[in-house]
Amino acid sequence: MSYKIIFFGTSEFSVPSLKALLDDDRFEVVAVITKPDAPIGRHQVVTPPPVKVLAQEHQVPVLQFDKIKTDETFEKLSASDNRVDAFVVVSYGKIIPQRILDLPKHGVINVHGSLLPLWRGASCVQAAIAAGDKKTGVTIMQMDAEMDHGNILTQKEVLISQTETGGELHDRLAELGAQTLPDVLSDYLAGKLKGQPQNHEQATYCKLLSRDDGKIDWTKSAEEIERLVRAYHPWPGTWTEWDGKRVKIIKIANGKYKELIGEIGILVMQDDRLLVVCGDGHAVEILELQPEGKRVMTSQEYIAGHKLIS
RNA sequence: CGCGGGGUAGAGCAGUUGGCAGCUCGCCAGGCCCAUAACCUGGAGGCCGUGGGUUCAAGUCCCACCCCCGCAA
Repeated sequence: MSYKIIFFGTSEFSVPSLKALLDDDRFEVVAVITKPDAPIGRHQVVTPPPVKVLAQEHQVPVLQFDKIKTDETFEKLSASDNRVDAFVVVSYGKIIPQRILDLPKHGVINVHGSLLPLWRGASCVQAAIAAGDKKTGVTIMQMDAEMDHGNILTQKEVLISQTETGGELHDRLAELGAQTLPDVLSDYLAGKLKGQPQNHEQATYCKLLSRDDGKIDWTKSAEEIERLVRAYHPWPGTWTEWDGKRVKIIKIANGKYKELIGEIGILVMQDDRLLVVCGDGHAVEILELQPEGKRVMTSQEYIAGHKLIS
């Protein structure tokens, strides 16, 4: 007898968790709820969320709701053939109302990419790196109506390396969550595991990121800027403007910040290297960048083509 | 057809009003040096994205198409 589960998820972060449940005999995923297909990319091609693709490969029914707060959505989810043991929510992308959270017999379980109560919100992975945290992790919790606020079932920690990007950490945490989820969910549904309340006073929050958030504020310290570039790679990316053109900053040398006199935020070519003076009087060295309309290139490549001009 | 930038040597770029295709780096050879990624000399390497058109002459002007990228989502 396997537990019946409905899975809510949308982004890449949720894919490993869904896969883990699909591949585990203890669970039967009876439906997958995901956001509607959306126009994406340069040519606005309507594309299904990655979770939908995986679900369809496993012949699992997929439901996509424009709005989850409507009566219609509620009725579909409360239909008799959708009576399940639990909902599992991983990076779904929408706030789920209380009356839907109340539907499953044993509530709603969530996988979150931080050590709650730290970094509640949508950009927990980037936030941990940008803040210079030494460690982070995943939390598996009982969802309630407030964002990332519910009782904790278990947490797994990982160390953040000095060179780790947001993308790399994202993938590691997605896998860690997926590895942890099945056993925790099974124990919870069997009544062997109780949730523990979070220490709400220690909560920190992070917002949903957009590309504008990746604009570099060169008045910050060199160290903060290096962390931000690393945290925001590849999403939402970091950028600045030189000579009226947008330039993405892909990679900055870690841990080598020399004092340098010069105008803050202006590109300096020195000894075949690209330096930018930051707000604390130290310079970051840019290793990889991408001018508007061009491919990603190394600083050496950039210098080769711009030496004479400047 | 959502808006915009771009395709020229292995890489990054320049190429004026159409008139022999260049620069920086890299590569190869030689030289200098105790030595070198430094310096000097020489060299190789190009269907100028593809196809048409205008012209005595097209990287350059016109048309179509392909590909890459920034914004946007």
